[in-house]
Amino acid sequence: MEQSKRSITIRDVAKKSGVSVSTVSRVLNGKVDVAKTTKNHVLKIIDELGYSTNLAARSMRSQKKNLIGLIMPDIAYPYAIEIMKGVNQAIAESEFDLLVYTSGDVRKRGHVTSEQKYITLLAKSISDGVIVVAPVASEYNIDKPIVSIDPVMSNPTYPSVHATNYEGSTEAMEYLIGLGHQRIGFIGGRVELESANQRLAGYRNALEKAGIPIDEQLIVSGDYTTKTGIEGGQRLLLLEDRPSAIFASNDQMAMGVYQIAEKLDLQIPGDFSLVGFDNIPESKYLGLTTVDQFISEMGYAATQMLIRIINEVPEENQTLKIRTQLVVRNSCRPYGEKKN
Amino acid sequence: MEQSKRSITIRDVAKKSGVSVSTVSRVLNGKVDVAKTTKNHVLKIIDELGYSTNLAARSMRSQKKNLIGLIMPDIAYPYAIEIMKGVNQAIAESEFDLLVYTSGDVRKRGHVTSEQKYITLLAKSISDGVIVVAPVASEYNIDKPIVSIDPVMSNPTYPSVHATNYEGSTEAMEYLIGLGHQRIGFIGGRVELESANQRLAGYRNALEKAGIPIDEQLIVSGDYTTKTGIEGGQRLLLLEDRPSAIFASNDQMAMGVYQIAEKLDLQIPGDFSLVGFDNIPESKYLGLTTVDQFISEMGYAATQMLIRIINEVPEENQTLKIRTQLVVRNSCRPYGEKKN
DNA sequence: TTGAAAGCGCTAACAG
DNA sequence: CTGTTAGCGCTTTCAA
Repeated sequence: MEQSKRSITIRDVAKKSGVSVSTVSRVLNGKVDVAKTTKNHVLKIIDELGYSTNLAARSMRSQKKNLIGLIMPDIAYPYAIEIMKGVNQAIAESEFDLLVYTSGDVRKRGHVTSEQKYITLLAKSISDGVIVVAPVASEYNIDKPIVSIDPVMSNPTYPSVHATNYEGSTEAMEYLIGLGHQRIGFIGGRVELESANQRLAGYRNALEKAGIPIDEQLIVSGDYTTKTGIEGGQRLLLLEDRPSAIFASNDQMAMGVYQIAEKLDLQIPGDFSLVGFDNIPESKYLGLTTVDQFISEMGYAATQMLIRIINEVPEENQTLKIRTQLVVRNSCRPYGEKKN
Repeated sequence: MEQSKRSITIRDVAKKSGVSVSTVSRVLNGKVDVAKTTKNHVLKIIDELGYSTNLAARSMRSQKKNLIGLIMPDIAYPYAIEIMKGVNQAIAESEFDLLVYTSGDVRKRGHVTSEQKYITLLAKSISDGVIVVAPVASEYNIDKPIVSIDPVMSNPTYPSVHATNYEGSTEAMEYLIGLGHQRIGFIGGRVELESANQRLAGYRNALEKAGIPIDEQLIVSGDYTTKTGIEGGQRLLLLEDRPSAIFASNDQMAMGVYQIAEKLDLQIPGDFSLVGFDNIPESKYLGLTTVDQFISEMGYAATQMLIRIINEVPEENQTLKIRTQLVVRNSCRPYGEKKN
């Protein structure tokens, strides 16, 4: 791609105002040791030329950028959006601006291994610190603070915000068991995810504690998408001995189960009960019983944590846990009622 | 903020592998003219050192960055999210990555005038082109392609994607008028927004065309938030001579009207009809009749447009119009039915 | 108060 | 195939 007109640089400004580049730089950075006359003149030229700093160049030289990077594999799914809402709020309250980086699709990054590196890089080059969502790498040799949300490792070496996946899952199961359910289906996430394993662990332990034998047939796995929720739900609901309840380990999948139940003409509750996890707005409208994951809280907390670290330079290698909470909502329409 | 350990640079890699920096650079950029042995060796060192490119530096030298910038005033409201979904999808299908820039809150940028400049700047420095959502400035002296979505100006000098606000608004009004309504309330957006004015124009013209006198009392203004929807709705619904229908010029505000209607114990439809604009997912669950604005389509289209411009370097100063469409949905629950 | 000059980390000719 | 040499646009000493 050819660029006909070159950007106007600090040099152009210097030339036109008849001063040196260093002087212009000083004006630009509000240094005190510039004569008022010179300053005003340069400012005028800057305005005339419509000059604006090249951040890339600047950030190569100076330290503080007032910029925080948020790195996400994908930006369009509900979980990501909730995180961003939280981060966004913390950013709005701060003196920092936000740069969200994404490759648009989880799958795209799989190809190039260096992608991971590349991504981190970018943020590190031009920001004061980064927030990484669900990172897979455990090591980031970065010279900037980094806070992660829901990392794959349960004990990363950098500060992180974790959801209480295990506790939440346990709570959800206790709720269902309390309702009298004995056969409870589980739809899990990908095994690479720490969160998925913890949720599954909560499922297993709750059953064990209740003295209910575990039927491996009732455990199916998905990948936190509605699609796999539909598949998993179908598989469970078409079993000879259908479970009387399903615990979908995230809301997206719960919505999938919801859809397939409609198609199979099954009532919720009635034919079976359904509980989701990771409350997202849509599920509210479907009246799903859900474990509230305070997703946006995590974004908010992580951002504040990062800002504190940036500003106060402490060795804050802490871990923050955001509690889950079982929220039982009334449905906005009777479960299973047909749309027409 | 002190940075104790310096980042490892291409120089460190070069030194440790006993080659020159240029060779390392070649390896990094996948040039062909590097001996396989050297290449592997360098790669190994890179890995050992955990080196990663400093993008700021790189982008200063080379042209193509495979990075597109998206500039948004705020990132957390539904409209923004829909746009991002569209952009995200186009990005996922492309060879580009995405960098979303935001200051987190519309209000924050108001303060500094240079903010606008600063923002644009950033994207321009490190990306191949930018997409700007609802820009207020008409001029961006930028040397990179820029595509805007829903700009304030109706005829900006750069490529842009517009919604057919006027047409959509007209359609919505014709729908309501077709239902027999004579007194139709309107809740508008901020007058600075071109979109708001066009929607209002659609409202006025449709009434005029139908020979219905315009009652200025029925026109209230908001700012596209649920809050002002509530206020506007309240104002309209508490009028002596209540309108029989309300056209809220975006869905957020329609949801506000919906809420206040519930509080006032009014049925929709029954006591009055309600039409929204800019379909967002939530409204679907509330069963709102809505003018579908294909918000995410706009993001998608803008991104594709930008990519085409970047790759093919045409003087594509076109304007693209995304059509609105009136979507009448069945309610997911009978209007006005009480939640309990 | 200002300018000259030295780099930041990187890529891109140009020689070898 | 590889090293040397220039810079990219900016900030920052160090002198003047």
